[in-house]
Amino acid sequence: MENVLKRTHMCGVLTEKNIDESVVLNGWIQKRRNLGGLIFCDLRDKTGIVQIVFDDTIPQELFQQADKLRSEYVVGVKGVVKERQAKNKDLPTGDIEVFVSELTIYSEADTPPIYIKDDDDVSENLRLKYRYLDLRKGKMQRNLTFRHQISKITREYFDSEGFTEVETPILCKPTPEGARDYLVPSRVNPGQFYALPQSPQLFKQLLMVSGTDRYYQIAKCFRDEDLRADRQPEFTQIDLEMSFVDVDDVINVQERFLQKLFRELMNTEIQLPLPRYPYKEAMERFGSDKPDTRFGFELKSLNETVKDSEFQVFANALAAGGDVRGINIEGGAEKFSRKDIDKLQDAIKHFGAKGLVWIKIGETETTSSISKFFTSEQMKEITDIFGGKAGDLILVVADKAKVVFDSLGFLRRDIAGKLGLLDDTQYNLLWVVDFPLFEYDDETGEYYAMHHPFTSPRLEDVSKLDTAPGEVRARAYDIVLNGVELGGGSIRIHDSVLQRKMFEVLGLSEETVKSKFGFLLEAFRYGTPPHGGLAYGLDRLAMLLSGEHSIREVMAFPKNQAAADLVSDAPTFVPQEQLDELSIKTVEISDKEQ
RNA sequence: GGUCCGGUAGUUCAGUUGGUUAGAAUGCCAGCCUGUCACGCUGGAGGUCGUCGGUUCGAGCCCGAUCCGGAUCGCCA
Repeated sequence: MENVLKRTHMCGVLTEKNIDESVVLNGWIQKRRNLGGLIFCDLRDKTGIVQIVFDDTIPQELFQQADKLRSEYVVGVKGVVKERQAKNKDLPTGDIEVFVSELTIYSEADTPPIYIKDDDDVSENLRLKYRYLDLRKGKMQRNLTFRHQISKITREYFDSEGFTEVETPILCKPTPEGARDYLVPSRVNPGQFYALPQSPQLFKQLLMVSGTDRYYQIAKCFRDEDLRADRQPEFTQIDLEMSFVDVDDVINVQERFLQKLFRELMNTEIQLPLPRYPYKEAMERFGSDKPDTRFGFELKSLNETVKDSEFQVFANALAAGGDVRGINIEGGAEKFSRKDIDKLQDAIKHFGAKGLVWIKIGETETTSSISKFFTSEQMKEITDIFGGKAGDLILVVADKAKVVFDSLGFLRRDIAGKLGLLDDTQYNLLWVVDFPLFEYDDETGEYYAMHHPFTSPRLEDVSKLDTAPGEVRARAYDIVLNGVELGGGSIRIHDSVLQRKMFEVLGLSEETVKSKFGFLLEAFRYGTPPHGGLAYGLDRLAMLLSGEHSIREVMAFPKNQAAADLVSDAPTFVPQEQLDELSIKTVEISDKEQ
């Protein structure tokens, strides 16, 4: 077979400085333009594209060979860099071209089913099926490189801060609570199963007991739940844990990490310390525990103002212990018709809202869906709460607190998007702290750990564990970028008395605790340092910083919405012998279920 | 699991009240072309209209079922 031509340069790096140099390039034919007596080809590798030329000064044989070139043929060329007669300002290498004197075709290519072009509009399923072609696109190669840079900076930073990277097991103990586990049958233990880790949580705490002091890992995690644009069944966390720390220590280390990331990748200087919003404030001002602070529309409470109102919707909400809150869309009165507002109202029905009150402030008169229930003085009082002025649109929701916050939090962001207020070049990083330790379930009347059962309460709230669990604040924190949760973590409980108390409040029996977390609790009996940590979603981080809108764009081989890998066609049925070996009985899947 | 949207050429799509041989763009193939870079010009090939059934003289279009895909909610401690 042919020899591989020894490459001297990558395609995308050639400039006028290389003029008259003899170069050898390897790559793919992006495009051939045959003008008859003159053939141009765009030669592509991961660094970019350069134009190569075949003209009548070369042997006829070589020219005929060039005429056979098609898209995606893989070739090596030897030639001389020359200044172009006609330059291409749109191409980084557009000042030069390579006159070819030697051509080797390494392999021919069928016509590709998708175009290798950044802005093609082919369906995503085809892109995923032919991912190896899709990844040839410059944008995808840049995304892979960008993600690599994040990993590299992560390793540099945590190494410099005294963290040790430790690999934790992929075959783990199943954990019935939380997300669904991916199960792996054990051949040598018939009928028994491992689970793939949802996160290295328990192992990293064991590492703290082990005296590792500071641990980090770029860890694959697995959750068998339905997929979204920002959710995949397997994803990557930057996971870390530190000993002998409190909330401030963890946050300080992370803020300097984020500063380094943004400095080196985004060329952006982040001001430290980052703002911190207590959970309660985040909810009351933004209706969200991951607020986007790039724009206003902050929530205001009308509870006091309308407490004597006879308007049934407000009165009922307040009587039931709920809330009446709203947002002011400045200048929004003209931009939203009745129809638009109806659509907004439909949208928040998902969150349980039954209606949406609107107030449009005009130059002379104020119109509203509730004007007949309020005098103009009362309306003025309401609009003043929002600092409302002529041309503003005020939207109000009255319901249970959760419904009100969810609805208004959604409307804030949805409307900001519609009005084009989401600036992709602005990076608002912030911490949300003091999360409630427990979440109350209306239906079961039980408390659940909001984070996980090892999250430490704030010490001054410990006395409320018995009396008012709903008011206990956790030593937990989330890092939020432009309304997206990048990561979260907490200080863990290292005191066994407090830990027992936690399980008690959660209503977990000693037996349950022992079977689920026995090994961790036993480990804690042998000397446990105070510790805490955090985990970032690496995929989300890469997505946000590269300006993508789906994490699939920053993963080499993502799954589609049905959790299938379209390249290799996984998952798939397996032969009965393989199942037998694993002691798994065949289940007939009838074509009519029920 | 619920709701909504979609499935027509390799690809992205159009297709009128149901009516002759289902179109466009792009890609592909061939010919011509010495400065193109979304090259140009001429010609050509390319279709189980997701599948099955029904209504009809006649179905890409209407009806039913089904499969597949996408968005979203539930779910994601």
